Amino acid sequence: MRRTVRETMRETVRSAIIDAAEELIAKHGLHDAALVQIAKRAGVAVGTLYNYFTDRHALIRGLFESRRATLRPLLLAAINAGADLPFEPRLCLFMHELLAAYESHRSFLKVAIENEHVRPPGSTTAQDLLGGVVGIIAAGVREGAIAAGKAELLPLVITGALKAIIVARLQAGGELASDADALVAILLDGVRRAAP
Amino acid sequence: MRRTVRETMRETVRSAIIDAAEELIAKHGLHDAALVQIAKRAGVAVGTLYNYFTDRHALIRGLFESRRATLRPLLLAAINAGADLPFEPRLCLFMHELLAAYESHRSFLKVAIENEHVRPPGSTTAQDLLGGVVGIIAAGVREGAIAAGKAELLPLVITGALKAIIVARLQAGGELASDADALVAILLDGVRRAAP
Amino acid sequence: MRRTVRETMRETVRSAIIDAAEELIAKHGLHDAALVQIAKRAGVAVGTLYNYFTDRHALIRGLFESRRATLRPLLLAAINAGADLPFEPRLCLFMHELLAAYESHRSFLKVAIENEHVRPPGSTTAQDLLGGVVGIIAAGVREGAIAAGKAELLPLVITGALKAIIVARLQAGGELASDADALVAILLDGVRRAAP
Amino acid sequence: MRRTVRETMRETVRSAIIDAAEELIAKHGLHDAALVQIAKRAGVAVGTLYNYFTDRHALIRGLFESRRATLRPLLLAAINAGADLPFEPRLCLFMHELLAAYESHRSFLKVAIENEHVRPPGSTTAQDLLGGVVGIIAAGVREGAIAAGKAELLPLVITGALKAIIVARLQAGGELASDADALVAILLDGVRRAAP
DNA sequence: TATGAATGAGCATTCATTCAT
DNA sequence: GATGAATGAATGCTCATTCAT
Repeated sequence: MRRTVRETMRETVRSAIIDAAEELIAKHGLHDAALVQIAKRAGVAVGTLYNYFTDRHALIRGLFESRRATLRPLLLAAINAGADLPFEPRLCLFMHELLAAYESHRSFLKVAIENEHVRPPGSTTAQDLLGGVVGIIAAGVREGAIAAGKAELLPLVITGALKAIIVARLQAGGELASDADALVAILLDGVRRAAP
Repeated sequence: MRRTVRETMRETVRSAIIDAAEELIAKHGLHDAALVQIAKRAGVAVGTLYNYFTDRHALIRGLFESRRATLRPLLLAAINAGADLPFEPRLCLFMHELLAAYESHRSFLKVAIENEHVRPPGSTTAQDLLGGVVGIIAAGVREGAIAAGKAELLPLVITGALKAIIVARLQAGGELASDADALVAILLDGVRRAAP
Repeated sequence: MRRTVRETMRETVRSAIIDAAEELIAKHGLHDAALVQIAKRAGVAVGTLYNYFTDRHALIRGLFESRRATLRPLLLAAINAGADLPFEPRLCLFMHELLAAYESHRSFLKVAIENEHVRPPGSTTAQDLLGGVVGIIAAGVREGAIAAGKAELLPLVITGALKAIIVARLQAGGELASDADALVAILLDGVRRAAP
Repeated sequence: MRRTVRETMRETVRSAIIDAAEELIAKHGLHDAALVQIAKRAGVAVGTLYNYFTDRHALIRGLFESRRATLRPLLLAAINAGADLPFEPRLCLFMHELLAAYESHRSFLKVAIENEHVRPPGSTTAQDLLGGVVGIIAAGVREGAIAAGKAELLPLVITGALKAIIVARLQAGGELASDADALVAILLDGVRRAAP
């Protein structure tokens, strides 16, 4: 069990480093978060960073992978939550669960959204989200709940709108999920006032 | 008039610098576009940059302000284009005109979107867009075209969706405006299949 | 006797460390042989090195002293081997014995020659060699076998030539002693073709 | 001519940097000569080094190439000096001229000899020397001045002895050329006392 | 004693900024 | 005004050394 103790400590330090990186990147930006600062905030020396990550790039990757490892299961849970529901309530449930899950990762959301374009494609949280949305919409299509020709653009619209809402909430404060229902309403029925 | 000639030349150089900056930032990212490279691409020496901008930050600001000065009138034109039309055709026209205007600024769009968070709020192209959309929606509300309670979130949804669509087109190629109609359709009527 | 067992083990580990150091310094150079690597190759942890040597410098010193302790007796043996022979056969025998002894320390020879200048004077293998050569030549002088005025420079010439030959053999392969006879022939009789 | 002035200054600075590097490497060793120190000694800032050399390695290379460019012509001159003389006086003249030329590069000799093994083969001062000696000996062989079978080892013996003599003089002081005649005497006639 | 993670001084390198020409 | 070499603070990274376990 000695082995386990050491590993636990290693995991603790690794975690502290990643948290510090997230915090400083959120505050100063990806490039302006210096390793010395990250180390200091994590309560370790610079050299220690290199006992956990081979270089700066690996540390950043570590941060993103760590958060992704946390968020993906939550995303999957949100997707599956209403798997047996019809499209409308399922989409609604999905958004609530998703944003609730995101709620406790505000700092990372900032980092992830601000640096989307820097990250290599294929393994990002944003793409996980897109994939999830695509799946739910596909189900909606199979179910016949979605109007013809609108399914294609929908994923982009949903994720784009979500990102905009998240960014707005991140800046202005307030729960991420506040606007979930309104968003779903717009998406499903549009904004056109029903003819009287 | 000698003065004017000189000023014209100044403006030409200034423009070359800004173009070079845009190009290199689009290619390498905001931070990795070094001033020496920008100068070289602009056909001047590094020192010359400092005759046009007080420092790096001012040059970046110059780039954004210059493009904003170009894009704002186009945005306003897009807004006013259908000022006397009812909401639906107006929104549709607006998007087409907007995306047509953006079409010739792909490089800057990339720069602007990737660095949204770096810019101080209050004077960005993104906020100009948001403001324009808000205006059009307000008109729609006054007109009674928009369902109650949906107007508030709509601007965020529209701009978010637009950004997502633009990014996708920037990467994948194709005209920015391709999806304008589909987007409007979703926004106005939603994706729900009409009951038979 | 427990004490002796423990000391034996200590000596074994010390030896392993020194061997590892020699190996890695020979391969990567004095500076680029990192202590972590040496420890790993020796099969111990870094910290353990410091139980055997006070610091890096002491470890290096240990390596050189250890090899010197091995080589000096062999050198002395080579010197004494022909102590009762006349100068010429003695010199010849000396070189053969010397190079035969060196043969099994190629790795160390590389290290020693490449780092001659780093070592403090007075206790190096190179100086042991020089001393031995000086002694043999002194005997040759006493014996009247050496032409007047040539004895002074001779040690430098012999050791210099030996080093050059050793380096060449180290690189190209082949037995170190291959050229011993030819060297002696040159040294004793010169290269001038005898007048017909 | 403005161009020439600037180039002259560039050359001056480049030279100062190389001199400083030589000096500090001679004093502290190749690895322990830090770029900051070299810059300080050269009277420039660290960054300036990078206006002249792409990196540390290039600076070192620059040092060796610069000195080689100076020494090679001198070596060739020494080789050709007695090109029409018979072997013996030619060898003697060669050594005197060579060591006279080396005399004003003591610092570099130290650097070159101490770091012979670090340098890539094919373009070193040491190899220039070896090549020159090989040429002279080949001439001696053609001339019939050298005893059969001794020509092969001779270059190694000569350069080895020269290096040893140079190192000794570098440490002890005194003219490098002091021992030239004695060395030639040994090489040509050997040290054996002529039979009475 | 052995271990190996933690430490931090030291180094090479970059780049925005300055200024003599 | 234009030039581009000089500047030096700041950064990422290495590695000998220490020390809690």
